[in-house]
Amino acid sequence: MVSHARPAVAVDLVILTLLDGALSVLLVRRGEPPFEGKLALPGGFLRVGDGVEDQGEDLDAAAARELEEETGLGVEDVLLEQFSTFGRPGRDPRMRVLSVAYYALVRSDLAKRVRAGGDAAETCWIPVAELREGVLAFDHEDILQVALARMREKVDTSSLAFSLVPETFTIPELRAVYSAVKGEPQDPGNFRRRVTRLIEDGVLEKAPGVRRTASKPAALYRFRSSG
Amino acid sequence: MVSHARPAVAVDLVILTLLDGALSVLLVRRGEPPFEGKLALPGGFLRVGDGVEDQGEDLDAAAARELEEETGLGVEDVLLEQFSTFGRPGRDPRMRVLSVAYYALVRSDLAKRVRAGGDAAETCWIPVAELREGVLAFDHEDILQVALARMREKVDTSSLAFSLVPETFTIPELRAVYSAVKGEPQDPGNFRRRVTRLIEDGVLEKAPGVRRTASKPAALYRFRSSG
DNA sequence: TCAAAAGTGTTCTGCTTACACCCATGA
DNA sequence: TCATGGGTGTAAGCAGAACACTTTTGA
Repeated sequence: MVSHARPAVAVDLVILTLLDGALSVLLVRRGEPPFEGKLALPGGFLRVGDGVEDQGEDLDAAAARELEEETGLGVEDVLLEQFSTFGRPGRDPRMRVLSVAYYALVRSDLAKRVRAGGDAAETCWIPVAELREGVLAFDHEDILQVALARMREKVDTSSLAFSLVPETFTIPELRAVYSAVKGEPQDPGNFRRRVTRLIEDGVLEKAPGVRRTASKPAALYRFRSSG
Repeated sequence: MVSHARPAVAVDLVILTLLDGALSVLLVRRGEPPFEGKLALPGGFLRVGDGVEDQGEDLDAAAARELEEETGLGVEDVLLEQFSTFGRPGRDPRMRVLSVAYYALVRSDLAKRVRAGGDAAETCWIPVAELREGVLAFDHEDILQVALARMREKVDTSSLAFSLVPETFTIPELRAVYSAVKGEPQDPGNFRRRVTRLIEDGVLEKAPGVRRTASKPAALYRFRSSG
């Protein structure tokens, strides 16, 4: 068998949550070159072991490890899903690097507890709408945009949205998620009817209690993962 | 910067076409261990250059190169799209290998011209419905299934289906593509109405001539890629 | 008592589904 | 002339868009 030059392989995370109605991404400020001082997606290199006896960790495991390191959150609380791999030559000036990209959807109640400054690096939530071109390191702007595009595709046809609301949530809270992901307001009446159908279909169920809001309290619902 | 052990990176292709109404995948018989004699998806290692000055080829370029080597077809005639990356430790017993997977959709008229036996290896089209568990090497069964699932998701919301019919095609031919991808027959009347809407929306247009069939000749249409 | 936001109702429109049926052609 | 399969018609029902309206609360 021929020997081949090998690329370095990283796993990068697009960690998203909803803060004050704005879809926000977790970014770290780079403390070293290249792109020193710029914001970047959290990530790290895949552990490969010696490659023969020990072939190292799975891609999903690497993503889960990075997520834990960066946020303290485990996969049981977060939707973590691979969406694409980026490998353009030159995307990292130091060497050939492939990034296997994952998005992680964090419930807003957990997002608030994320320790700001996990790995000694400066960590912050930034609303994606506020990001200007050129502020992200590497090709991370591309990676983020692909993640957002994929979410827009899937939000209507998967249970993705329920990963961005607390375990029990109100219809307006869920509506805020759809509005943020799709980038356009959702009609309250029509949205309510859609949710009603989800309840009839057994996807959602009513949860006890109500949520106190600035005005009229809203009923609570929860996602029925089982049965 | 720390030095990391690196995985080998391959690009594997799920090359699909429609032969006699059956969705079929191009497979090669392996001539060497591991999995000698088993069928496998065509693929090859990513060219990385020296990794510093020359960082090698893009992922898409590697996929296009493999496609050309295996089928003689170029990207201008084929829809080639990355869909996932597979990296489970142990998926290749020799060493840690990541496979960046692409699907390639080939028009049936071109598929018939694919030289059977490209790289001296035995190459053949196999209907995916006829594949039994355990006949594919590595985790290629998984890769194929993920490709098919992705196609089923996208066939209704993208122009993917037009990559599987000849440049000018009849409505029944297009219907056969949808039936094969979705795995269930499509109602002729309803399907025709859907196509009619696509024509009204300017996605398709009538093409000159008719296709002679076993019975009544069918009108021809083509995809309007531009304007 | 007023504004804000939860929650309800209504109408129109268009797509989907299911299925019956007509028609042109090759054998 | 008959079977095949291309092509047309129709009616029921559901889903989405738009929007007016009522209700309940905090300030």
